[in-house]
Amino acid sequence: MSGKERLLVRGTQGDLLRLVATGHAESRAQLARVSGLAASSVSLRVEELIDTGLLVEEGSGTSSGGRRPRRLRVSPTAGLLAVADLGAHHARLGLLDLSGVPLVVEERACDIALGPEATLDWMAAAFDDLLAAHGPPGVPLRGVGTGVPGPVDPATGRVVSPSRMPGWNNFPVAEHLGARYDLPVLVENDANLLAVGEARSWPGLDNLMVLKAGSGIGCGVIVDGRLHRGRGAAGDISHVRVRTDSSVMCSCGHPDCLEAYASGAALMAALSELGLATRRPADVVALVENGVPEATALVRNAGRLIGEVLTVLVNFLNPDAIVVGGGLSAAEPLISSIRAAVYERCLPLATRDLEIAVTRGGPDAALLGAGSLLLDAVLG
Amino acid sequence: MSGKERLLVRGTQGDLLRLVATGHAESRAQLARVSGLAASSVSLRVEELIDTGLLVEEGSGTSSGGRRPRRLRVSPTAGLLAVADLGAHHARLGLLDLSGVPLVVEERACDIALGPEATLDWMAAAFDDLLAAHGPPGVPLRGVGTGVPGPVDPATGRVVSPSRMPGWNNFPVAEHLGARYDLPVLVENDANLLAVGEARSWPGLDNLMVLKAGSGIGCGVIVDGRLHRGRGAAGDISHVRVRTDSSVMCSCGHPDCLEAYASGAALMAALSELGLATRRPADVVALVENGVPEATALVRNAGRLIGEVLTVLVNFLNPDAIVVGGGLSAAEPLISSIRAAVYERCLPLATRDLEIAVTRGGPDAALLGAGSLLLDAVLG
DNA sequence: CCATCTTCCTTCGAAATCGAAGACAAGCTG
DNA sequence: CAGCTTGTCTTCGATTTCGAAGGAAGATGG
Repeated sequence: MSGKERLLVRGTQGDLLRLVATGHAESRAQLARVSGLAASSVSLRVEELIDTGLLVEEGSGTSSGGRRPRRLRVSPTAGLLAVADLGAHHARLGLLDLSGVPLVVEERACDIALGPEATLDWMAAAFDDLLAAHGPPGVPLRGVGTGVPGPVDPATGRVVSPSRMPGWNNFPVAEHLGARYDLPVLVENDANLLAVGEARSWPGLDNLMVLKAGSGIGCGVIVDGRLHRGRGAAGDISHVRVRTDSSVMCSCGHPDCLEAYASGAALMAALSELGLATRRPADVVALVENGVPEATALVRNAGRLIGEVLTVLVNFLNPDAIVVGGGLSAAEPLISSIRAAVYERCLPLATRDLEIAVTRGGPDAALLGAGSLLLDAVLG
Repeated sequence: MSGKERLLVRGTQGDLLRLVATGHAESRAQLARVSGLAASSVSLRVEELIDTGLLVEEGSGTSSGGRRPRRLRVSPTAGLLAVADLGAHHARLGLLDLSGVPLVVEERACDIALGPEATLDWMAAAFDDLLAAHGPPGVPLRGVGTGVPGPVDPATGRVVSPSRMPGWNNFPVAEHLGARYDLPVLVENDANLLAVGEARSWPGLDNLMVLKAGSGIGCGVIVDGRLHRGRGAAGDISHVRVRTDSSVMCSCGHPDCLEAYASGAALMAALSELGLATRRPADVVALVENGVPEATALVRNAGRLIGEVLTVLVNFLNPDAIVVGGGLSAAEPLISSIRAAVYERCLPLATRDLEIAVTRGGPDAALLGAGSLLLDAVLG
């Protein structure tokens, strides 16, 4: 209940616990391989972690030709993480255990335009609800994290120059949450969280571009297995100038940004001009699935424009895969036209082993990503 | 003389030696800070390295408020590295000691179009010359490295699909050199070497884009302080489609690639159509400096096109700096129009702390980069 | 000139890590 | 089902690293 205790796991123990918690290893042998430590050292520390009650042995895994490994798991009673992914009109909220596995996930309507204080209060209340209803008694809260649909300065945890979060500019979200919870706190861009969450579903691929095509267009970048933040703004592709016949002004003050043509918001606006009412990106997908030709044409054009932008980035970054998520990703024509554009125009060398696919991580991927990043702050 | 001995420095000793060799540390205290090891452990290992003769103490550094550090240096007699940077018509070749400091550097004319065998034989002969003339007797060769103006598969050390290296496609350069030298061998793209070399001149900046504007247009990417290779093709920007009125076919089979408008080769072709003869990018720079308006206009246009491509990458990667090198970088209008395009069109968040500057590393930067990468292979 | 501070480096016992050897527990194969 | 292979995990002595304490050498400031 308390929520004031800090976990005390230092050094090697912390490293090992983190590896189990983040799903990078689930047996002693695997821990040894992944951590680079000697098997004997791993056994020693794991023993201690089990004695402390932070780790538990849970049955045995599948053999790969020899003795079966004894599967390790972070103890369900070791603690909880409260995570959220705030969108413009909806938020997903959940409780995770310290291995990043969700206990509950809920989607609730909200309005981010009410401003940071109101929204964060609302979020805290929602967390309280979840904890009261689903939090096992006696299991302490260990960390709080949230994704927001705008850029976040990683050093300060402030939202900076968000285009779709009125009233939030420069608001110190991390500080505000820290004051309320006195726990490790995570604030991160929503596409970045999605990227981290997705990365878990693509083992072996160390360089990923994860596109979030929803009302806006975001992108999270995984380089060498880790989230690339740059100075905080990395991953933006929505304000790239695209090649079109017409000319439209974007909210950022420049003409012909990708966002102005290919974002869910832009598609919905275009559809409404054609007399087709939609309220969220999923409605656009529904129109496409129902074979409404105007919707399909618009989505296909959006895919082509996105693909042309990705072309530049694929040549440059040479990633292993492009993963497309977000509300619009369910529209088949979007993916196929992105694929067509990228494969047509990129260097063969860059597309040789390039995979372009839709999300594998499921609807909670961003929450799992938040859990993964938050664990780094909580353990160690 | 021999050239057959392998260095034997394992584990921690190797790590420390590498840190000194690459210039990341030059005293015991600094080693401790940089390596994360305890000061006592560092002292112990350094003592051993000095006993082995690989490291030497050399005077004392400048005090920063307390006792002066005893400066450490890799022993000049510990070994030599032979490095080259092959261009289309010229090559720079040099000998470095194991701290990456050049003993000699020479520029010689060559012709890469003669094919891999002939060129690599020529290079080996040049190395022999340098060793005979400047190699201290008894100091063994420890590694050989070269940059090439085309993509290199990092796994195999083969040149793949080079556009300006006729006859080299799929040639196993690393293997060929390895057979001749029986030493650690490095083969890397020229722009990547330049990037690594430049990175040493920009301490504190961990994310760099280093543009090489010569006959071709290359780019090396430093992410998180390390060279980003992707699957081997990372850093290509020359085959990005640019926004122009006219339409020109590129050698890659697509229309309107950046290379077809903004590379040194393209500029020289355009100038020759105007009756202005140039043989190398430096000649273009000379025309600009002499105030030939056609040349200036062409260079300025090239800068604008390059800048527009960089716009996308800056928003996406959010680097600390863009460093411009290569033969054309001496042309002032190139830099200023790149700057103008990037600052005009990028997100304020991305350009806030972005530096756009010309090379600091000097003409040997690529050779120093080769040395730096080669050291990783030689030590440890 | 002398006390005091800072930084650099070493000394030495405590603690962590390693690695080789072997016990243990499967799957596979004839 | 015996023997082989593969992979997991533990035991134990040797090695490496740590960290606290202190000495060494210079900066600073009366």
